[in-house]
Amino acid sequence: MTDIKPELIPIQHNQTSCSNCSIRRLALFHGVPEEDLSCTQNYRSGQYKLSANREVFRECHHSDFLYTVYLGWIAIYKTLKNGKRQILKIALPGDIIGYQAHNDAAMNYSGISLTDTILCAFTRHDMPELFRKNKNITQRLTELNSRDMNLCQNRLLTIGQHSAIEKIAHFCAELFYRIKTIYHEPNINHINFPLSQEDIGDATGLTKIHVNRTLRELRERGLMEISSRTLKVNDIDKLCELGSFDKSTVHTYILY
Amino acid sequence: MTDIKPELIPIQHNQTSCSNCSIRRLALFHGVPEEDLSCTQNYRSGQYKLSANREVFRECHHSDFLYTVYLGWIAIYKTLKNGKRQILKIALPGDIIGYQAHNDAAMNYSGISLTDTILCAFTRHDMPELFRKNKNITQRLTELNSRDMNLCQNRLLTIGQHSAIEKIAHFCAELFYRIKTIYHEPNINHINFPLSQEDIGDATGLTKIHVNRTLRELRERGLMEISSRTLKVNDIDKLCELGSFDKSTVHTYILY
DNA sequence: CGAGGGATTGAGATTCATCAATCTATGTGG
DNA sequence: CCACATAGATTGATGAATCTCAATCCCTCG
Repeated sequence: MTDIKPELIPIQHNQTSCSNCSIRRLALFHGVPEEDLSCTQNYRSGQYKLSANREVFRECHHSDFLYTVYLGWIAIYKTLKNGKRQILKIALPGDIIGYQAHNDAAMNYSGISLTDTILCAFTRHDMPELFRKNKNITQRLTELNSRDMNLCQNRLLTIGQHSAIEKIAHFCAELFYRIKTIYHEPNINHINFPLSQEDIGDATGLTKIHVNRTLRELRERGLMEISSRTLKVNDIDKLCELGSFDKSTVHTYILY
Repeated sequence: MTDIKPELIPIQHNQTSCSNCSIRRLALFHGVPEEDLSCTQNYRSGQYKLSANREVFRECHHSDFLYTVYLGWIAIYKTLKNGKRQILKIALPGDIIGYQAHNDAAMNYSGISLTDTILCAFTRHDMPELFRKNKNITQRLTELNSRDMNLCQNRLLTIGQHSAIEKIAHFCAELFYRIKTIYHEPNINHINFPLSQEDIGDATGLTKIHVNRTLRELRERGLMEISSRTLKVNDIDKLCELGSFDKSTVHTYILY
């Protein structure tokens, strides 16, 4: 098994700088004072473009980098011997992917781009030094990890205890709110939605056939519909109710 | 809704000190040099006894403390409006429970003792200062959180993609290895197992009736059996195989 | 215009939940 | 020490939710 060389295309010109970064509010450096950001910049090994459906890292393999998602959607997942796949997390702009406490350990999960993507890469090896030097960044990382834990636990609750339609309602409501928050569009009722029905199934623990039937049910009930890579929400209140998605606590685990 | 006052009984005499702690190897202070431990001790607000089936903290309520489990089993869970419950994690000696990045936030989950328990309490309010003062402890906390994330993701994979018998095999194999590791008994084939069949169902997303039938199946296949609060493993290899539990990576996520 | 991946629908099989009843172990009060 | 109460374990019967297999359709892209 050779290490993975993801097909990352370095951006040579027009790289954004950390201090001008448009998603700074979301990312690792939220709350980090201006004067610390030049420091940050030094640790960034560059920005990379990645087209859709490309591997970022693979379970059981080593990855030299961790990334901040600057643009695009990334799926983080685990695979079983029988080929079944569980999507653990959908990473969106501002999210950190690939962080693990032990630098020398192989990855615990795989990552794949769902859309064209821009990633900011940080050398894993340099992280301990960065964290030692900058408490604000360390604190921020802790908060992001805590947010991820919360999302993971909520998904566990959903997958363990809900019916198919409730699982899908929860999953879509969460993404709907995350995207709206990231792009400051609180009033819009549709978002770009690049997941296939099979992807939704891998995230919710259902087969794509059953996802299809359940999406029809959601459409017929007038709650939401997905077509041509767009999620349109027709009744957000009923959708959240059905999926036990508590809008009032969004801020506690959608950390932007 | 009033804040919960868990029925914690302070241990007045014979409190263990952090520097003599028999589970130091497991707990928050693993790798923390001797001279830092007096510092630690100052932040501990005391040891508490708790009998079985008592609430430690409750979802949506505030908790002034976080705890290290010194002795006993604690279930961390979330509840739905319809009464269904998902156990997120079984905390064992050495585990930290109740840590959340935001000090002022309400708890995201509930905790209940499954056995008689001894907890070491730390005042949540003091944590930022402790972390500021001691990098080793901060690092250790990060590792424990990372381990918990890994366990949670593995459970997500299991619950999302496995059949009932595979889920239970995985769940029991994990606990079996964790207990054996904690108590340094690599060769023993049975452990104390205080969970009811309903608890197992709440952890794996199954009804207690189906758990019962599945346990019978596991017994009849000669893999494992549970009786009178004891889990006896008869064929650990087949059990791990069935539950897709990878013994070889135990050290990466059973962090003791 | 053809190829291919995703979406859709149908039919039948399987897994698991639900309802209901009995059984067993454990602990408690008299 | 016994009678009773109670929680957990066990079994059966039935039905619902979801999966599997198979076929067709539709959109997009080259």
